[in-house]
Amino acid sequence: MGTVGSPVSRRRAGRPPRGVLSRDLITDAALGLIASQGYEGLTMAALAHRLRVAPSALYNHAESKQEVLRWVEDQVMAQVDFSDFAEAPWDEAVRSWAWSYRGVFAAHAPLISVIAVLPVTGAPETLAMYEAVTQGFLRAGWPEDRIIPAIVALESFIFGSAFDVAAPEDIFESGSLGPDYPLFTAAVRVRGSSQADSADAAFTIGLEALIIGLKAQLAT
Amino acid sequence: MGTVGSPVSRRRAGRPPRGVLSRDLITDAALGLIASQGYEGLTMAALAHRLRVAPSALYNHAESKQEVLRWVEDQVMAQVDFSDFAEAPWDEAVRSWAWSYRGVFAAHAPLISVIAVLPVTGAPETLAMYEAVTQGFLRAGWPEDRIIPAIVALESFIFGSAFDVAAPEDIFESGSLGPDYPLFTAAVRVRGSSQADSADAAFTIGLEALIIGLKAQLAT
DNA sequence: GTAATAAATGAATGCCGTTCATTTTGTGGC
DNA sequence: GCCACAAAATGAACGGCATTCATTTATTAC
Repeated sequence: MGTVGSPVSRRRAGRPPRGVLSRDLITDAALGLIASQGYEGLTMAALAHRLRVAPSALYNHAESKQEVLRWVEDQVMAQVDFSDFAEAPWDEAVRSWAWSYRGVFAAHAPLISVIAVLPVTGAPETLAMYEAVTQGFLRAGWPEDRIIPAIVALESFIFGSAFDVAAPEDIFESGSLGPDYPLFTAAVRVRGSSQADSADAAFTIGLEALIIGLKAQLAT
Repeated sequence: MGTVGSPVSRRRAGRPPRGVLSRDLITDAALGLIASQGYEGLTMAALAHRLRVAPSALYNHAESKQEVLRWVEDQVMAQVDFSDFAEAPWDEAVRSWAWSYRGVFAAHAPLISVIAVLPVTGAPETLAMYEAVTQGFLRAGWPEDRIIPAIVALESFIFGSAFDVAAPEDIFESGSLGPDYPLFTAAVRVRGSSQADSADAAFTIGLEALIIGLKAQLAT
C-alpha cells in the first residue's frame, strides 16, 4: 500500500550507482533498433528510450549521432565473410567476399555514405577485414602497390551494387515517355522477369568482369 | 516622403498578378544554391529565400523536397557527356562516358542515394542518356538482353567511385591500431602519394577491368 | 574527508520539412 | 460582365530532430 516507486520507476537525476550506458550497450541498442525499425527509426530519442535513459545521457558517451553510426558501421562490417581469403583461390575468395559484402550492406545502405568518407581509424573489425583481404591478394602473387587500388575498385562496385538491391523492380519503366526512347525501352523489356532478380544478374556480370579484367591487368 | 513600400518591398499575401514560381525556376535556384553552399545549404527555407518567396509557397509547385531533388537530379544528369556513343568505338565511348559520369556525380554525391532507388519516369534527360548508351551498345553488336545488366553494372561502379572522390586522403590510416594489421598498413604505404590522385588510380583500374571483362564475357 | 570528475535528468534551443487558414488574383462558364 | 472556382502567394503554426546546458547525484583520486 506504500506509495514508493512509480509504475515505470523513473530514475531520479544524478549519477546512478552502477553505470547504465556504455559504447557497447549503445551500439547493440542501435543495431536492434535498425533491425526492427530500419534507419528511419534510428533517432537519438528512440535510442535513449530503448536504453531507458534520457536522450541527453547519450552525449556523455558519444560525441554525436555520427559517432554512433561509426560504431554501428564497424559492427556491421564484422558480418562480412572474408574467410575464403585464407585458403581458397583468389577468384573464389573475391567472389564469396564480394557477395557477402554486398548482401550485408544492401541491408545497411544508409551507412554507405558514412563509410565511404570516414577514416578507418578506430574501426578494428573493418581493419581486420582489410588485413585478411590484403593477405589474400599477396598470397595470390599481387604486387604490393597494386593491392589497395584493386580493393578500392572492388569496394566501389560493391557499394554501388548494394544501392541497387533496394531499388524497385520497375525502376527503368519510362512510363508515358517510353515511345521517345525506343531502343532503351526495348532493352528493358527483353531483360524481362525471366531472371530471378535483375540486381543479382547485374552484380554477377559486373563482378565476373572485374575478376577477369583485374587478372588480365595483373599479367601486364 | 511617402510611407508606401518597405525597403525590401515585401509582397503582400494573395496570388500575385504574374506567376513568381515554376518548376524551372525552382530547379535553377536549387542548383545555384548547391553550387554555392553545397547540399547542406539546400533547405526549403534557403530555397525560398533565394526565390524571394515564403517557404510554404514552394509547396504549391513541388510535393516535397524529395521532388525538388528529383528535378535537380535530372538536370545534373544532363551534364553527363555521352556523345561518344554515337560514333566512337565501344571501349572509348564507355571510357569517356564513365569518366564524365563519375565527375559529375562526385560533385553531387548526396543525389546518388536518391537516384539509385528512384524510377526514371518523368526524367527526360536521364532517359536520353540511357537511350544513347543503349544505342552505342547495340551498334557494337551487343545482344539486346545483355545490355541493361551491363549498364547497371557500370553504373554501380561509377556511383561507388563517385563517393570515393570525396573521401579524405588519409581514409586508410589505421592510426594507433596500425601494428595489429601489418600487411594492410604496408600496402597502404607503398601505394603512397606518388599517384596523382588515389581515387583516380582506383577508378582507372576498375574501369579498365570492367571494359576488358565485359568484352570477354561478350565473346562467350 | 574533500575536491574533482563522471554520468544521469529535464528543460530549452534552433533548425528543418511540412501543413493550414487566409488573402488575393487569374480563369472559364453563363 | 458577373460569378464561382481554382491557383498561388503569405504568415503562423506544428512536430520531430540533434544537440546544449544547468542541475543533481555518485564515484574516484588524493
